[in-house]
Amino acid sequence: MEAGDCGFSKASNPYVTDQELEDNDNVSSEAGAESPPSTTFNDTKLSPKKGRRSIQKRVVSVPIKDVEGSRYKGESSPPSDSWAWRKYGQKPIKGSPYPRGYYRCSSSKGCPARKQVERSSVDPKMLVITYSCEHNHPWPASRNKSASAKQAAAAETPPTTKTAVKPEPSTSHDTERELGTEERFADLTDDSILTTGDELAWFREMETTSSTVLESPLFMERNNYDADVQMVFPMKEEDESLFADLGELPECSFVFRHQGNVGPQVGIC
DNA sequence: CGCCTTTGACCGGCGC
DNA sequence: GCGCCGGTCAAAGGCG
Repeated sequence: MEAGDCGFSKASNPYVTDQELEDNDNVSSEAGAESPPSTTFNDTKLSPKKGRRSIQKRVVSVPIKDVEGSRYKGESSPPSDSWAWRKYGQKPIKGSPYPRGYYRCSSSKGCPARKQVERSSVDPKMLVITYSCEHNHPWPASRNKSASAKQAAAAETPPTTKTAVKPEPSTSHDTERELGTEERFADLTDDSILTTGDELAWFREMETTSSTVLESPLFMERNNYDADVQMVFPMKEEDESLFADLGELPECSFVFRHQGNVGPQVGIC
């Protein structure tokens, strides 16, 4: 499996947006739809400068209350997800009163997945998590062990009921739709890959713990931001049942409601 | 003992 | 060319 396979296809879970840091970064999202072939994560040492050409990043905004109680009290604490993350750096970011933490996936050796966690300077109640690359390793059977498990447990939060789902522009993601959901899952039939329960805890958490709408600089900057926001729907019960039918998805799966009259769409990166 | 966080140093890209 | 800045490295120490 190449890391590039799991690049951030146009994910759109409640708090997620994608940013493709490409040279044509400022073009419409449609243009980015065919970027995966050029998404090359250079082994474990992902040079941010070099990778910049084709790296896709997933930006997730999480209400900070979701992570209260974690041992990372007060700071830009990573919300619980189902991987083990090891912090390898922290830097103050110019223009932001809050430091940015740098984490890399420690669930398996050589996993290029990284994430950056910082508190939003716009809304200090939000954590902005930027995932770089993706988990390209099989799902460890017991990766919840160790400190991250404790972290995950500590970050458990009572669910609420609303979920905001931002659909992608209807023409954006042909590459994902080319592969049907089943085809995508077909690649994941291995028990080590298919997830069970807790694997998606973070994802479900994000779906259920808040009604906060996706907040991302990407969206903030976009001229059609208002239009995007209008497409953010609170999750209704019927929708939740539809999503429930999707079962456990790998973390890198994404769910979005197709624009218009179609039900939720699922993709797996 | 293994894995984690912390933190200062270092590196490379970018703008002036 | 230089300085700034973001991202990473690596040593040190802590914790279970």
